Amino acid sequence: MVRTPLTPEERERGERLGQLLRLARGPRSMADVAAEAGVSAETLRKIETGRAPTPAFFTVAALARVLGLSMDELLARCAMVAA
Amino acid sequence: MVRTPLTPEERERGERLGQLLRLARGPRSMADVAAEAGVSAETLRKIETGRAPTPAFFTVAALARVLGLSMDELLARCAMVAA
DNA sequence: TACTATACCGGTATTTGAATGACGGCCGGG
DNA sequence: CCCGGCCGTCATTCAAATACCGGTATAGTA
Repeated sequence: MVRTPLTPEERERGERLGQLLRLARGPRSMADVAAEAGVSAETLRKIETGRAPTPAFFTVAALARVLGLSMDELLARCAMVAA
Repeated sequence: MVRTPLTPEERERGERLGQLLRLARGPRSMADVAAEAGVSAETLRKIETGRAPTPAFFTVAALARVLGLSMDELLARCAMVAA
């Protein structure tokens, strides 16, 4: 085994992360937030919809910064089940 | 351009992140910390040496948890220059 | 009703990198 | 001398990030 495919748990965890980001975005548009965070709108959409379940550390950091979220709190909320 | 190659700034940022993790690990062995975090020793070494400059969010989270580091503080320390 | 614009979604395709494993080498302590 | 720990390199597989397409839903305008 070289690069273990993502487990269902990891995908669920990614979905929760996406939902948290979506919630924090509120009424703002994807394009707006994505541009401010320095990522493409497509990437943000993939993360929010859970199609990119394990985004890069600094990608999440940039989004958290724009959305005014704490990394620790974000992690705690989406890892509560996964541990 | 589809997947912009990592910029030198991003690589430097990754190196700082690695140095911080290395520092926090202290006298503990790589294999020990890696096992506890649920990643391979090779992966931990790559991150510490900066050869994996943009690790996954949950990978960093697992290491931070084992090393007793705050995600926000970790981010602040390695992003001070890159902004 | 029809036209237009915005915002989001699903799928597809592409490139680059993360994550892992394996082998060999180097160094310091038992 | 050997063993633990770390490093470098090579090879492999899967996913992140990006872009483009068409589709849907909603709101505004005429």
